[in-house]
Amino acid sequence: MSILPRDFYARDTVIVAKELLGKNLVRLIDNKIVSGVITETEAYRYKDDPASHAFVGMTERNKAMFGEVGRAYVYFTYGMYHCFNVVARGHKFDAGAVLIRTMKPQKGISEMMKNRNTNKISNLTNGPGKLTQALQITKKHYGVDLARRTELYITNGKIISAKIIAGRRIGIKTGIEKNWNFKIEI
DNA sequence: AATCGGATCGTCT
DNA sequence: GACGATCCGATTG
Repeated sequence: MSILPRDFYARDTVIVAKELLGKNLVRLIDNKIVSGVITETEAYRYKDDPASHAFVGMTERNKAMFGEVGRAYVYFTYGMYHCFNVVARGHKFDAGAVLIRTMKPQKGISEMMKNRNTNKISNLTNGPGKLTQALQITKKHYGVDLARRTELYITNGKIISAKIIAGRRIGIKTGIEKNWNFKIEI
């Protein structure tokens, strides 16, 4: 499997969000591969998107969204969970990221079960907080380069011919008219 | 099946 | 000082 090149992320955030569906998210934990196929994403852009963390301008938390594309933007929320995003934007915007909400587990399932404290595969990575828990993604991965083969990266999946379902983004109060939540059923 | 409240703390005003 | 780009278990219908 080849790693997605930086160019992949240097396009409009909404396009990248759609195209990340079906790709493999790979995490190395103690030299063991833990991975899955991305099945749901959300695009968060910049000045045209009041729901985006970047909307208010650059802060200590969101500065990764303004940084190099192809890197991780991880933030802590609700006092207990982390959310994992990939920085992506086209030339029209100075900030943007794609939230990875869900994936279908492939490798390292027992490791994920341990991290999530459940043996139900369907409950391992079916939500943004669950996914980071299963993959042990925390703020220490803030800014990690996903376009290089390190402990967290994204590769081309098999060609998946699945219909992309667009809908409203979850858990936000503004910008709800934008259908920037994308998923596939595989 | 749908709804509700509690957990818990970093981040921003 | 208030509030989440959430999850879970309990309760209700």
